[in-house]
Amino acid sequence: MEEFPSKQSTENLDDPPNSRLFVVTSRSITEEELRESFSVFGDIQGVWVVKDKQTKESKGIAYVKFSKSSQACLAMEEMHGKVLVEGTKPVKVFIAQSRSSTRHRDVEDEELTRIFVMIPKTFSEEDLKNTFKEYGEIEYCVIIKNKFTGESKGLGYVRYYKPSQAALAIENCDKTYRAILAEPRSKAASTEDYAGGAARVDYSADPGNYQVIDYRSGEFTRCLMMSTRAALTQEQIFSLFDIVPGMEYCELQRDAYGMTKGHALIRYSNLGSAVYAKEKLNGFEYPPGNRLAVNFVDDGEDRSSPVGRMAMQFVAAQMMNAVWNGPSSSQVMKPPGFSTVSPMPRIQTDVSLPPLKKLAPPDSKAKERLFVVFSPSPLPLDVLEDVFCRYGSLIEVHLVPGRKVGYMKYADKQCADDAMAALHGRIVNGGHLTKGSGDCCHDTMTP
DNA sequence: CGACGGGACGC
DNA sequence: CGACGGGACGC
Repeated sequence: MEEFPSKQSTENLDDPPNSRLFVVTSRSITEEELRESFSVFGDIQGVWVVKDKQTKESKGIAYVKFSKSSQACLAMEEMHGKVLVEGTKPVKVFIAQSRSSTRHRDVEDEELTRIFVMIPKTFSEEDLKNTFKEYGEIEYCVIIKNKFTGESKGLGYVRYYKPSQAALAIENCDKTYRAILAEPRSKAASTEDYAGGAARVDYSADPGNYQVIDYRSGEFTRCLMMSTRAALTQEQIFSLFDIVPGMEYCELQRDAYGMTKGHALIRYSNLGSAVYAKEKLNGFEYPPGNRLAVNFVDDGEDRSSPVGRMAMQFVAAQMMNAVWNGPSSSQVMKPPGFSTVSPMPRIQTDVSLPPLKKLAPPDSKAKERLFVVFSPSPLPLDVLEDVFCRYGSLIEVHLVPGRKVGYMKYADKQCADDAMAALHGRIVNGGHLTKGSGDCCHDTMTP
């Protein structure tokens, strides 16, 4: 209550987040005593003892605002349970609930010790740990991976032991990591015994042993259901799903009047082909602008036996791997009797495309960016990546959501120029590509 | 017409 | 149990 700079008093109490303490203390404690006790932990922007409106007596509650969350957290960690003045009860110290929040639960350490970060896809959990250990001892790190391929999604969690460590990481790590506090995993608030005194949440279990492949769900079958809003002919659907060998059945569903319902049922002779077709065609735009939805449907086969299920999912996982990493990486461990998948002719264009080239590492510095206009509608990301990577050094394809434009990030200017020269004005899968010209193509990006 | 992002964990 | 004030930027 003292000098909260006037503007901050109502709006910036939570700025930055988690920089304000809620202190439960003796009714006899004064603002000055609080300030003195807490000021060693950082810059105090204000101390406010809540008092009864009429009697003006302290209600034994106070708020202490720091300029940084790490300072508030450190103060909480150090002061919780301490006796401030001889003969008074020990204080309880929490991060204050944000003013806009309606809930009245204490903010638990659980919610303050885990951060969520964006990292290069090349990062291992070891890399992640090494990067973030400078802010405090890490309980564990996890990288979010594709369940089937094990490929990193470029996102990770880092759990510290103390809130102040997580806060320091968020405040001081490189901005490109976009570190924020992670939302608690389960909404079910762990009913940790939080009885008075200095008892805080104790994290000791869980070394972080995560399984990559989900063997439990029985979601894979040889049958697919395709849904579309655009009217497609039987022949078109057949062509689409003929991208892999083994199609046994393909039929557009019709109602009693022979009208199409926008669904087609497709069955393959083997699970792998179904998995591949599902992965490649689900979300595919055909014709451009019309997203197909493709999902597994029950094929009536018995998947209840654990062995059979394992086998099926193993095959599915291998297929996924092939889909994502290309045929070269799928040479290993091909199950017997499993038909080879032919590459999908999914790109039709008037350009003579050079062979595929590897993408530049995701954390590469962008030297050039192409601005691309799509007409009539944007092509799917995987198609764009396939086309635009062929000139080398492509880092990333970015589509502007809800618009018909996108950006192609390149690590090398010459490659970008080559791509522009080759692709400007060309037709890919029925749609036009128009590249912007002039200055707009020469922005330098900050990574 | 067509201009600047992205983010979530096995129950 | 223990949760949110007093006073008034500067145009």
